[in-house]
Amino acid sequence: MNEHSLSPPPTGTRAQLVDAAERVLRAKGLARATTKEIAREAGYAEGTLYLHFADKLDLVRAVHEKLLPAFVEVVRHLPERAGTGSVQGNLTELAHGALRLYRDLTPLGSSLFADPELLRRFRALLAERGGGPHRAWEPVVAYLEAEQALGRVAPEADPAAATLLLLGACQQLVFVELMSGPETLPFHDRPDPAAELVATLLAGLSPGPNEMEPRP
Amino acid sequence: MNEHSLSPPPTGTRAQLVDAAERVLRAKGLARATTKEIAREAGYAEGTLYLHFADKLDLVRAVHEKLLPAFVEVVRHLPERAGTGSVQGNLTELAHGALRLYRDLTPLGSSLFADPELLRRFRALLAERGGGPHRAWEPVVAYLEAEQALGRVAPEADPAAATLLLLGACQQLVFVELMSGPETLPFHDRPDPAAELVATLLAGLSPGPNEMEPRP
Amino acid sequence: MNEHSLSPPPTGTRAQLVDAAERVLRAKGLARATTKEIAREAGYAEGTLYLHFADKLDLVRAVHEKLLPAFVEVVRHLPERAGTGSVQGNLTELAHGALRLYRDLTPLGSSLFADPELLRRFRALLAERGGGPHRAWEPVVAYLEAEQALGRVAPEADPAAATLLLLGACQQLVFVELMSGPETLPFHDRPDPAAELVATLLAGLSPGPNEMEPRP
Amino acid sequence: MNEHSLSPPPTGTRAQLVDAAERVLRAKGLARATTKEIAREAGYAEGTLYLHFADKLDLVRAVHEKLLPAFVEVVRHLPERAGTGSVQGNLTELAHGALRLYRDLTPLGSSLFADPELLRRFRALLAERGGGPHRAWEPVVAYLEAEQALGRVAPEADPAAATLLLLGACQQLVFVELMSGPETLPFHDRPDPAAELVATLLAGLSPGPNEMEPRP
DNA sequence: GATGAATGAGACTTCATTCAT
DNA sequence: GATGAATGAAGTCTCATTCAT
Repeated sequence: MNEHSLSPPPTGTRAQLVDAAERVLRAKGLARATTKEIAREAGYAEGTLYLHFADKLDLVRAVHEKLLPAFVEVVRHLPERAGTGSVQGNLTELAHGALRLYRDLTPLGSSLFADPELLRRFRALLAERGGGPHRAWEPVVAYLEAEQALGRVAPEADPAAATLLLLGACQQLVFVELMSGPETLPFHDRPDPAAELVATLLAGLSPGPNEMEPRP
Repeated sequence: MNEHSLSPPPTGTRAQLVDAAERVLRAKGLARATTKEIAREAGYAEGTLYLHFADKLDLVRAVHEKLLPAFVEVVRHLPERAGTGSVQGNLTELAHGALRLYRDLTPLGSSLFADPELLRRFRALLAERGGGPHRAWEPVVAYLEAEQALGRVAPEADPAAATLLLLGACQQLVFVELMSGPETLPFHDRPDPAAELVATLLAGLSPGPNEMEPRP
Repeated sequence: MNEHSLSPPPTGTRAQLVDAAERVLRAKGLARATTKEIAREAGYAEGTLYLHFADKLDLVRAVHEKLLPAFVEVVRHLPERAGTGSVQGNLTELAHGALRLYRDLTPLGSSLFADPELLRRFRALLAERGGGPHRAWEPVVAYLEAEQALGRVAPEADPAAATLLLLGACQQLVFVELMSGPETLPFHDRPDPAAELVATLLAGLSPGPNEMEPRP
Repeated sequence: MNEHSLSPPPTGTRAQLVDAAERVLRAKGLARATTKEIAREAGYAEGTLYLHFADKLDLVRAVHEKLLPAFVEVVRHLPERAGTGSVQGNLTELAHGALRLYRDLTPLGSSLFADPELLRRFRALLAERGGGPHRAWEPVVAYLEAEQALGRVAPEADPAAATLLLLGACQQLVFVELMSGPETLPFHDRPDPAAELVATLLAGLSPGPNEMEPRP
């Protein structure tokens, strides 16, 4: 499974079915997405589905498989940006991308928990690919380590912990937004939640020695 | 049937059904939890279920309703602890509680995304209760503000952002752990991820003023 | 079962249940009338129903039993009117009463055909009472025979056939009205269908002797 | 699947299901006809039923739809017979046909009153078809008008009323026969009730002209 | 007599899956 | 490869009926 042949031959049928399944899953939810509707959405007969997938869960798994790369895409070029722009700017941009990503993927991804068998298959897919959501962390960690080497991030900072803090905050913001409604968020009236998260992460909570002194 | 016991005790049929439903939901997942099995698990006939709940989704909603208080319980007494112990200790304890909470609730809570109708009803429940996951943020924010007043947290820090960073990191840690398997975590070999998150949050990423070189 | 004790003792419960059942049957139809709703309508618990009736069909049968007398009531005093007023007036009044009766009873009575077991029990009731819809014919026949004796009805006329013609026309008019809607009736724009039926029945279809040409 | 046979032959699955449903409805009644038994009677799986009908009521409606033409069939060629044979003979033959028709359709048709929703759908069907039981009247009325023109029916007679009298009598005869049992009928010992109805309708009840005084 | 929670058989309906064409 | 009618197991839900209080 190298990078040249990730997608099956140009026989579009399989891909059309996966795309249709994704649309239906987004619209109706896992519990209410039927093979009949997916097939109709794709413009094929219901039986055709079983020429390309072992069963319905296999098709759903294929949808998630298709979405996997999007996860890494957001952070892909981050390490290269070490030393360019400002750390704050780079992380804010990352946070923006993460928010977009989580808004897009949370409904589909969280649905996996509704069906243990589906979750099992998804885990098997991740294992075989050596993938997983944590793969998104690595480039961020690498970026922060590079910035540390450049002196733009404190040498004592823990890049892995910092990554989890930032991405986790983005994910939770979206999770709560989707679950309770956007109007319930403390941040819903702030122009740029991502920027505030980054600012706080950079500054830390501890009162700095300098700051104990009164400012002019 | 006297006037003193109009509302049945919490050990009544309804509560038993909700408890049984929770057990089955945890064991089989929303997609594979059947009314038949829930009734059997509770020791009642299937029809009894419909004496106490409008339909299956109503029962599932009741399970989530029962779990709602647990969310706030974790952070309930946090504000009172401002000024006691150390900020780091208090936040680390919070993080431990949050990790336990998310491990417990993520599978059930995330399942809501599988069924838009269920999610809709759950949102309605939250709206009428004035609740929502964000309610867990408020005591943490209050705690941090109290510590700010005591001078143990930097006055420029944004308590809301800090809360989201810490709780979000905990949630994501659990989410990824449950979705990809614990062995995939960068933190799985560290003795206390919670402590590391708190340490990083307190210190921040920015290099100290002494360490900063003037920019051109 | 003589005429003095047709209705049960003044214990109102049974009668209240029958009345409630009648209301629900009229409102919802036999297929959608539930014991739960009947009991609620009567202001009793569901179990109470089974203290007074063997089962649901027994209750429905009791409703029909209660309605039986109404059938004869319409024609009860007709024989006494022989020789009074005009035959046409008396029959028109009868037809008016029959139309009212059929409008009232057709929905309930016709429902019996939906359940052979219910119909069987209803027939048994009629047999034991020596009753039946045809009992309504007898007073009409008696009236016509009395008028024949008085010379106000042709001596060759068949009173039984005439009765069936008049009452049948009334029943069909209502049946079609209820089944297809009143606006579909050819008679829906006529002021008094009953009068027209009676006029035609009295006059007959045959051309008068003057108009008739001798047949070879 | 060529263009010549887009609509399946009348022996298709749908028609088989409708036929089976009719048989089961006749045998068990609307209240006791189950989808399981209908499917078994038709030789198909229960689920197949829902490929061809929206729900059970839709299937029942289709049964009634199939029976609609029978209603008009009985009277279809009557107008053409004006002037042929005798009026009495033609009407007697009509009455015979009507009796057969009502014996066949009353149990099914009356069942509609058991379920208001079913009745509603049936009315909608009639409305869209421009049909209804009253459509059976029109050819009879046309026939009588033709006979009037030929002088074989009195010019003052009301054809619509006469039609309703005759067909109504036939319907009531059958209705009472089915509801109370044939042995309860006053006519059950007469060789040809239809002939007696027609004779009475033709002659009328009024005493002959000799006995009648001239009207002013 | 009255209650009403509990029952459980069974109804209707859905839907993933198969297979002859 | 594509079809789509047919399948039938399984699901949710209803409701007449019972019985301990």
